[in-house]
Amino acid sequence: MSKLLDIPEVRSFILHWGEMGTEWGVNRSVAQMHALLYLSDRPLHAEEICEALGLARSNVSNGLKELQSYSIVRRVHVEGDRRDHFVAETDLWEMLMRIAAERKKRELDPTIQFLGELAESLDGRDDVPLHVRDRIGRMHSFIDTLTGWYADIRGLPKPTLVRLMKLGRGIARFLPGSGT
Amino acid sequence: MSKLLDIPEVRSFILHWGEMGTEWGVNRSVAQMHALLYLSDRPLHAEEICEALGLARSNVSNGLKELQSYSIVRRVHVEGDRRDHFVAETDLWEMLMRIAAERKKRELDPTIQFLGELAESLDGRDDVPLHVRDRIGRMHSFIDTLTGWYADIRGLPKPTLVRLMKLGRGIARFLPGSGT
DNA sequence: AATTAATTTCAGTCTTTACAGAAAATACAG
DNA sequence: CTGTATTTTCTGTAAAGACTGAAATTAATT
Repeated sequence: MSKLLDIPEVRSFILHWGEMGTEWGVNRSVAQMHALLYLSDRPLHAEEICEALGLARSNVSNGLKELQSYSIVRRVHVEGDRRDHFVAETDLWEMLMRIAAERKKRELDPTIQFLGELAESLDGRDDVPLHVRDRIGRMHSFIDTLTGWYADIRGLPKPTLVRLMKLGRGIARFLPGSGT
Repeated sequence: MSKLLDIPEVRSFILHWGEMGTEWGVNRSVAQMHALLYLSDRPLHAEEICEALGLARSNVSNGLKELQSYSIVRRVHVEGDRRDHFVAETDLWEMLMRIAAERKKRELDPTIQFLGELAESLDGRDDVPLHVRDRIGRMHSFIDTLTGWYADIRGLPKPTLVRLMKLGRGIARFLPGSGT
């Protein structure tokens, strides 16, 4: 019985987070569950989430599965309670990286694979206009480069990433031959 | 009457792009229209798009409006034809930047605004648990930092951006005090 | 200005997705 | 091993979103 939900700002945050979710292809309820767990300082069990958000038990079960599949929520055991409890990742940088990693895996990697095969099968095909082959090829290597960059950058220690972010375009100063 | 659609790989690309769209919160038809225009080397008018994709005229009209609102498709005039014609941006880097800019404007900026007000109204409120104030505050500054970084980086000339991407984590070598 | 072409708006239909509640399965305790 | 607590799966319903076709509007041509 978290009294979290008694705070209007908390309700408001959860509502807004839900809307955010829908705009990025995430189920509203799932996003709300995430918001609730993010603001909770203790593990919650499914029933609590149902109550708090007014959702059916089954819905919460599926939502939690989804959140866990992104590795931004994990199951924890609470002493003396049979029920599963759940906590959210509270390090936001970590959270973003995990979501990015999962979406890359689910959506981008298959697309790269697909475009790669397409580009290959079009290679040297003179019955297909050059500009078509070119554009599909460029789309392929573009996405490939982007995700490659992400996979690479992801390995850096967090403080380094933060420093890089703060630097912003200032980083360009270090590029050889760039006066900007 | 583009014979583009006679090429199975082109159809395939369009279909796949449509699915991609749905996974990122973009209407399937809209994404398909975009794919079609991306592969076309000449401006297409709405009717052609209807035929090619088997969509209603009204649907295409709205889809084109949407694509234009992202600035990744633009209207062009074709000599001796009353109808509007449309072309897609083919520079993929540019395309990505424009989509990012628009989504930032539509979804992120309002959220930052919202979180800022929330954080402010929570400031110094001892009836609200410290961890709640802290987490909402951190969410606010996190998104704010991210979008700030984007706005900053966006101003760099494209070749510089490309060079930075290619460098990947190698960029960290330039950070003072980082041995990685 | 009248006619025709082209585009957009709107109202209803269809499709997809989200959700609830019941039933089934699983895990645990005695 | 039996009964109970807990979670998951499944099926039907409700809500949301996408799409069509018709009507209305706007723009262009004569």
